[in-house]
Amino acid sequence: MQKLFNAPLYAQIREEIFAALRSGRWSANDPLPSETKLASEFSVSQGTIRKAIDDLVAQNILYRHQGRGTFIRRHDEQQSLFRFFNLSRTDGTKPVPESLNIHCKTRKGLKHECLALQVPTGDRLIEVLRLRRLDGQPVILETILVSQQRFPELNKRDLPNTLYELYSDDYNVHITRAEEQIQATLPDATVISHLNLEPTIPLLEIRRIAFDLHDQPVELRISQCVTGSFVYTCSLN
Amino acid sequence: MQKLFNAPLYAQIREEIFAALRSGRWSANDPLPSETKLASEFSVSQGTIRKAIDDLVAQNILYRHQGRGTFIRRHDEQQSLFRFFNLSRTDGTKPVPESLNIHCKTRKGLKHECLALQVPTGDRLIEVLRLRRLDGQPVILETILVSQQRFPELNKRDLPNTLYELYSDDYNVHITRAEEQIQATLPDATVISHLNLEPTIPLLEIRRIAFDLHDQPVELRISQCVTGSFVYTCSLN
DNA sequence: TCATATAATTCATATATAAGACTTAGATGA
DNA sequence: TCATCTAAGTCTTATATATGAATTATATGA
Repeated sequence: MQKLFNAPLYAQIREEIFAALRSGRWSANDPLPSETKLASEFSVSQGTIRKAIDDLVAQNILYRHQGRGTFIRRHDEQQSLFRFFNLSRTDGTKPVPESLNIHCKTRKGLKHECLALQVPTGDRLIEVLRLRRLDGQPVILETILVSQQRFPELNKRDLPNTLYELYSDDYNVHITRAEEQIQATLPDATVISHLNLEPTIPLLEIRRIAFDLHDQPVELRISQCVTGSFVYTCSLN
Repeated sequence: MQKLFNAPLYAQIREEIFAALRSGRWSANDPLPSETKLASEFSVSQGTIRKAIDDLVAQNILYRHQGRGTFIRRHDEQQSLFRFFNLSRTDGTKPVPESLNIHCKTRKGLKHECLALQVPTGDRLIEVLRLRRLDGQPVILETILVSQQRFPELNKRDLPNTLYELYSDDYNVHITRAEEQIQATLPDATVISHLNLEPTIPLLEIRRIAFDLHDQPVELRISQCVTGSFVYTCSLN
């Protein structure tokens, strides 16, 4: 393989592999071709393939298992419950969140919602409202918004606790990263009734936008959280 | 270099380099010995040294500059203001935080404070109270707590905007990472007066513990933030 | 059924070469 | 004489490849 432009070889290969990944060339269940196979396909050495894959592993898009192969990172039940869930007990341990769906309907998106999802203003969205319990206590009221066009019939399905697994399995939409914005708010009437709160209790409002393999915003999720026994945790490096 | 136990060579080298780093063997201003020099010192190949350093770079403990060398990551004015600062404008851009010191005194630590800092209960702490402005508005009231024993005379100094730089330059304490816990609260009298608030405005309370090279907790910092024009942001991968 | 061999994978290490960045000697000119 | 530019040399990290080891799953046979 010749070196083009000024980008190092491994970076070019990384982009080619990533592009192949996005195009759905390999199933999310089977391993990728082995490093040696990819090496001969791209006509570079195994070490170069390895370095390319290193980057994708660092981005959490792939993971490796010595002796078995390299796989696409999926949101499966076990890890998905924790990977994108930053609420923990005050001692740092993480509770297992449970979900209770309250409703699931379609409606026209508001301006700021459509902007966040990068769909035309006024497009129809699917709204899921659900209550989440931690250690048995109702702690979070969660509003989930996705494009109806992108997730047809989602509102007619049985929604599992881990939605990202459903997106991946049934819609071929793979969530790779998310951005969260956090504010302090006071609860509105809906939150007060579902979480059974005093109106003066301050809440954490988490606004999350989740992105897919193409780095397109796919889901807007607004969570209202009571933070008595639980705290939002974040590591800085 | 012989391989001991089952740990790969590069991992052993990484730990040795890290230990040397902690012991203060190299100045924080000069580059480390070159990869080839380290290679001959440890009797391994340059590639193995490189892989060891890769890990330390990934941990943000070192950084590299092609052609110049490998350096210890310091908290200098430019980056330090942003690196450990997660508040941004709602559009995602980051304001430059300013600081106004309100007081700096010593007192006996409370139980939870000493626990967080891993010092004996009742040890004397230095408390810095300061107001931080973003875009000219008073937004954060910050209480900073460190061990007096660890930072002698800190209360008699002129405190800069970026404390971590001071810790590093004057006390040889290098902050490498931090953990933040976030809750929603209502302001107490002190906060109300300094931030000029209505008592019913909910606040973000950020409790940060900062760790040094030895992974010892060094500083406890509790920030009370108004989140009207600003939000706490966090990326999930 | 269990141990063992075998074939597949990724992982670890060493070597060689490329590319970037400072240093310094020397030329140039005012 | 002094300041300034230039280019070569030598330092640095970055990239690419080759070889063998470690790990895992599977097939094989007693």
